[in-house]
Amino acid sequence: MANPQKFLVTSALPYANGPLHLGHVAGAYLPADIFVRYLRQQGDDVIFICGSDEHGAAITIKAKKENSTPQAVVDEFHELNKQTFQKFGIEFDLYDRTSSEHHHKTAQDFFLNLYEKGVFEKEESAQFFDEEHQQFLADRYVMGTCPKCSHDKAYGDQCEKCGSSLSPSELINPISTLSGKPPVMKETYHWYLPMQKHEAWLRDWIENGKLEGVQQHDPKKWKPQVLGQCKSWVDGGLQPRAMTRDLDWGVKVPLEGADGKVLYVWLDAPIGYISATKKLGEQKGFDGEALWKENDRKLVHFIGKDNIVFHCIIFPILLKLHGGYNLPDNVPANEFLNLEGDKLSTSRNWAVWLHEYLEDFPGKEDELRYVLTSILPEYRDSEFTWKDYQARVNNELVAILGNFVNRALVLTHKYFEGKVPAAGAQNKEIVEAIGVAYSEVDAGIRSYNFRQALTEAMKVARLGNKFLADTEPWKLIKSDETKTGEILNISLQIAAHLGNIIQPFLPNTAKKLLGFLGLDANAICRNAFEVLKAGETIEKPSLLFQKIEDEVVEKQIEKLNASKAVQNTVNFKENTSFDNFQLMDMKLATIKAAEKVKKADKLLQLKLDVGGVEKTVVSGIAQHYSPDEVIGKTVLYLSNLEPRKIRGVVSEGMILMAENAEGALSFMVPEKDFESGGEVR
RNA sequence: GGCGAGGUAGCUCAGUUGGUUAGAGCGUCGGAUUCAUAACCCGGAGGUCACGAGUUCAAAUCUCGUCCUCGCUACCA
Repeated sequence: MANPQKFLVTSALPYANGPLHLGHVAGAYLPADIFVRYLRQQGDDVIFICGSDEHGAAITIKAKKENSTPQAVVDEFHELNKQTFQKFGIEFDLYDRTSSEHHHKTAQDFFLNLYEKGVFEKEESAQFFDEEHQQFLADRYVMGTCPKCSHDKAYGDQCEKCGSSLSPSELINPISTLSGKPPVMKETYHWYLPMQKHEAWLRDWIENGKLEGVQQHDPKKWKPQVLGQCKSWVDGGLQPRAMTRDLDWGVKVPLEGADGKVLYVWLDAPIGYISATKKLGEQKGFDGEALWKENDRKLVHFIGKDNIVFHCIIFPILLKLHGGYNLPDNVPANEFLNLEGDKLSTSRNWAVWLHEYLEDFPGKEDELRYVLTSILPEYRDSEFTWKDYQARVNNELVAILGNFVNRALVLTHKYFEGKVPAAGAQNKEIVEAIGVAYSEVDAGIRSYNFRQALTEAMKVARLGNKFLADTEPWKLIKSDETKTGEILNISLQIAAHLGNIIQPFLPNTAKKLLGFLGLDANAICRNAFEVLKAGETIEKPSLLFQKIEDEVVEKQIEKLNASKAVQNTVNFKENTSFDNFQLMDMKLATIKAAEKVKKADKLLQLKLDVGGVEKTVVSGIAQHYSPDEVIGKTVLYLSNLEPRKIRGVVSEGMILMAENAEGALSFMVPEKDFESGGEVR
C-alpha cells in the first residue's frame, strides 16, 4: 500500500469478575478485531491492545463470598477470558492485566504527574465506615433493602434484582458486608478532578474536532449516539469526579498519608491501555509510550455505549492534562445486544457465554463471528436469537458462501481433474464487480460500518453463484470443453478473491478456502483479477460450513430457559417476631382521587379514604396504572410509616403492591366486598 | 419530567448534501434448473416511510407538535 496509516486500537478492558458473553463480543471485541485484521491486511501499522480490568470493590466482594482472595478471582477470569479470546480468534497484540506491577507503576506515575501539576482538588466527604474492620466502605460493600423493589440484598451501587442504580445512603437498614453490622458515617477525603473547568475546550474538541485550534478528528465520522451523549454531558454541566477511593484492592495512591486509598477506575482502567502498550513495546523492542504521542497515529477506542463518558470525556481530559498524548480519533461505541427478547444480564444469568459457545460449537467460531457481525448493534440496539443464528448460518453461510465455493471446486475436479483450467478473455463485469466489492468493504470498515462491509463481502459469493447459474458449465461441458474451462477459471478466481475479502470477518474460513486453492493470503492482490495460474492443482474441497439442525438451537434455547427458571426461585427473608409484625398498621383504603405527580414518571398522588379519614399517599405505580383506572379501588394500605415528602408532596404511608417476575405491579384487593378502614392482620 | 438515540415491507436493516415508479437480505408465493449441503438462479406479492401540521416547485430526508421504544437522569417508603 502506498500510504500506510498508523493506528492504536483498544478494546474496553473486560472486568475480571466473570466470563465474557455475546454482548461483550458484539460491543467491543469483534468489531475491533475485524477493523484490525482488515487494516493489517492492507498494510497499515496497527497496534491492538486489551486486557483485564482487575480492580474495584465488586471483585473483593466476590472473593469474600467465595472464601477466596481478590487475586485468585482475577487470576481465574483473566486466564479464562484471555484463552476465550484466543480460541475465538480475537488477536490482541497484548492481553494485559491491571493487577500487574508495571501497570501499577504506570498508573501511579500518571497520577503523580497530574498531582504535581495541581489538577486535582482535595475534598472531604462523609462515607459509610465499618468500625469493626476500621475501613471505609465502597458502594458495593454496603448492603441493605432496596428502596425500589424491597429486595433485601441490594448493593450500595445497584440492586441486582430490579437493576436500579442506587447510592449507599438510599438503602434501608444498611449493613456492612465485612462485619455484617450497620456502618457509621465518617468523614474521609479524596482527590477530585474538576471536570467543569474543561468544558470549553472539550466542547470544541467533541463538536468540531478541534483542540487548541488544530483539527484532531472529523466529528462527522463519529456516531450520532456518541456525539449526542457527549454533548448531553457537556451541556448538562460537568461535575467534579473522585479520582481516588477508600479500598485496599487497587493501585495505591502514591502520596504520603494516603494509606488505604487507591486510584478510582476512571484513572486506573484507561491507563491500562497505556501500560499495556508500554509492556508490548518492551517485549517487541519499541517505545510503547511513544506510540501514544506520534501525531500521525490514530487512537481508536472500541467500547459499549455504557463507556462513552469515560472514553470521550474523562480520559481525554486526563490525557490532555498530562500532555503529549493523542486524544482519540474516534470512539465507535456500539449500542446493546439483546438476547431472545430480553436484556443480557450477568447477574440474572441471562446470557450466552462465549466460552460455553466455544465448547458447545467446536470449530464454529466463524459462524458466530458471521452472525454477530451481521447484527452488530452499531446504531441501535439489536437482538440475538438462536433461530436467527440458525437461519443466517444455513441460508447465508451454507447456502451462499459455502455452496458457491463447493460448486466451483467440485466442478473443477469433475471436469478438469482438479487443475485450474486455462483462462479465456476477461469478463469485464465480473472484474468490475470484484473491484467494487473491495472498495465497498474498505469504505465500510474504515467508517466502522462492519455490517454493511460484511454484506458487501457476501456479494462476492452471490456474484459467484449467479455467474455459475448464468453460464451453466455443467451443460456447456457437453459441447465446449475450452469454454467450460474458461468459466471455471473465472469461478475459481472469484473464489480466491472471496477468500481474501472475507478474511477479516471469517479468518478461519478464509484460511481454509485459500488452502483449498493452494494460496497464501498475502499473495493476493486486489487489483489483479487473475490470482490462480492455469495448471495449478486445487485440493478436493471439504464443506466450509455445516447446517445447524433444529435440535441444536432448541437445546440452546432450553439451556437459556433453564437458567431463567433458576432465577425465579423465591427468596425468603429471615424470620421476624410477631411483635415486629404487629408494629405494621395495615388497613383497607379506597382510592378517592388520583393524579400524576408533575415531573415524575413513576409517581401517582392518591387521595385515600380510610374508614372516613382522608390520607394522601404518593405511590410509584404510574407506569402500571393510570389515574383513571385506579379511582374507586379498595386496596391494601400501610398507614404508619413516617410521613415523607416526595416531590414536594407529603406522603402518609404507602400502598402495598404485589410484583411478578417481570416486575409488573398489582394492587392487593379484598376478595370480598369489604369497606375501607378494615384492619389487615 | 430533563437530556440523548431511534421509530422505513411479516422479520433484520439501507436510504448520502430534500429531486424520477422508496431499496437489500431473510421469510412468503410462483417459475426455471440439477454442478452443488432440497442448495443455487429468475420473477411476483408485500410499505398512508409512527402520527399531525408547516417550509418548498419537490420531504422518509428540513421545522414544530404528538405518540411509542431504548439509554442516562430525577422520582419509587
